[in-house]
Amino acid sequence: MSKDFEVAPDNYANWFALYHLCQKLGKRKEIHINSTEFGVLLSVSQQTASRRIQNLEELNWISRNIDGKQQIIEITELGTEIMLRMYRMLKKILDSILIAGEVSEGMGEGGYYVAIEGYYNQFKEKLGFEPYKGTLNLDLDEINYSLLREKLIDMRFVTISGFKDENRNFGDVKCHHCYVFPLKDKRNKVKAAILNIDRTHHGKNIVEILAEPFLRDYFNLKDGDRVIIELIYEDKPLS
Amino acid sequence: MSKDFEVAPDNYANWFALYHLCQKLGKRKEIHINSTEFGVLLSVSQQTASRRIQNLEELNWISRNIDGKQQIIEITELGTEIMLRMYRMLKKILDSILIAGEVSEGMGEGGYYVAIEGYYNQFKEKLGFEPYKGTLNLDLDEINYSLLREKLIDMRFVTISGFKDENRNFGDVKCHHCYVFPLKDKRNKVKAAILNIDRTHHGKNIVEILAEPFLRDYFNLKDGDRVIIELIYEDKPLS
DNA sequence: ATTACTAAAACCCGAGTAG
DNA sequence: TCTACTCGGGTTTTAGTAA
Repeated sequence: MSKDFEVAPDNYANWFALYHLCQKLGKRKEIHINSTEFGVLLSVSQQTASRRIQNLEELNWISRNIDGKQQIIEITELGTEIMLRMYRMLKKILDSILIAGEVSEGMGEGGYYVAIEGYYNQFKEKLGFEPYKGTLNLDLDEINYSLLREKLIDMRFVTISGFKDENRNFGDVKCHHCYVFPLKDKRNKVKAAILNIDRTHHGKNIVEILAEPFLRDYFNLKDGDRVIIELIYEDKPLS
Repeated sequence: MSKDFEVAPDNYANWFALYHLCQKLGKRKEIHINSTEFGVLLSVSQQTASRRIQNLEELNWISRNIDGKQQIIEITELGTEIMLRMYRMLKKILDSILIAGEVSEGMGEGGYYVAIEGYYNQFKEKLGFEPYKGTLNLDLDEINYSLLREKLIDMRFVTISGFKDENRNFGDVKCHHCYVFPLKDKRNKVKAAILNIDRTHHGKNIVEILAEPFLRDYFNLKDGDRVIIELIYEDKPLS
């Protein structure tokens, strides 16, 4: 895993050319594309597209067989490695971005559900702490919300099972382990959980946080204060 | 989530400029960098770096405060979205690449362990099938091995617990659910499991596969035949 | 129909330097 | 010091075509 490789300015166009080829590839092993089509794909002329393919071949990022009218392109190991490296770098970048939200009024309807006995006992047991019977509402802007969802895709979650009482059904609740801390005081991290990210309230991107202390008092928060959510990547197995 | 956005040829340099800024950012909210340093980062002159920053500002990918000698740069929502989109695209590309390996001689030492009673009963129970008492060895080239590891990072796994008998200790074994099928016959997928990816044998990238049938016969495989591993992304919670 | 060469046009970079 | 303008030179693109 050498760290010396970087795409240099005179290779930007080639990198994007490779990227577009990979997109076209899908699950197949090789691509049939002529330089005119490739030009359309890249928004450049046929001539430039042709030259790009020559460049990629010289770089050993692709290999090809020109067979009369047909040009069959394969991505080489090196080419795949180039893509993989960029993926890893972007992943690292996105992982390092902190998710921030603003303290929002109200306790969130989640707060009401937490206190219900059928849920509460499970929260205690499965989260490993005895939660305050209410939630902290954090309002995330589009990009923080989008990033949070992206990060949660690959994350393990805890399921609080739904149940029935005489009147109604209570659905499953999904939680994700996290820490929260105020932007102003990064030292003071509190173990917490994000509740049911799926449901959006009031058309805003509200995320409800569950923790042992009453966070508004504990962190001395006012509406609009910024709070950071730090996800916990569990390493535990499936079963 | 508009899908209309694509980085165009006249924006490649700007995209990479943004990428390098994001790398520099880390967990901070803003970057203090002058155009000379930025030039070094991008391997271009101070003048070009300066122009790049102007471009990024016009694109609304960054915002900045020039405060006499100091230039403070923040990535905008749009800028973050640009990065996020590329991340998603690359993720999609890598997900769609099939992992292939060549059938390799021998049964792998894993085959010996599978048959041991302390393990075997767990395999049966936790994998949901009664495995053949031997493994299929697949030899992956560097890039397939690298990709496999990358994909497994975010994946759930099944732990087969270690145990002790009178003579020795048997360690934990990690398995990942997957399907396997021969490259020649994509229709014929068999439920299988990848054993303990961590250990490399003989300096090669050997991956051992566990399945109910004796795969060499079932697929009529010879050494060197190519077999595809398709990972199964479980949606199950942690507990 | 292809790919890809040549040559002119368009574009970009960086040295010099202003503010 | 810094950013960023101008402009000459170099590079890249594309139109026209050859193969």
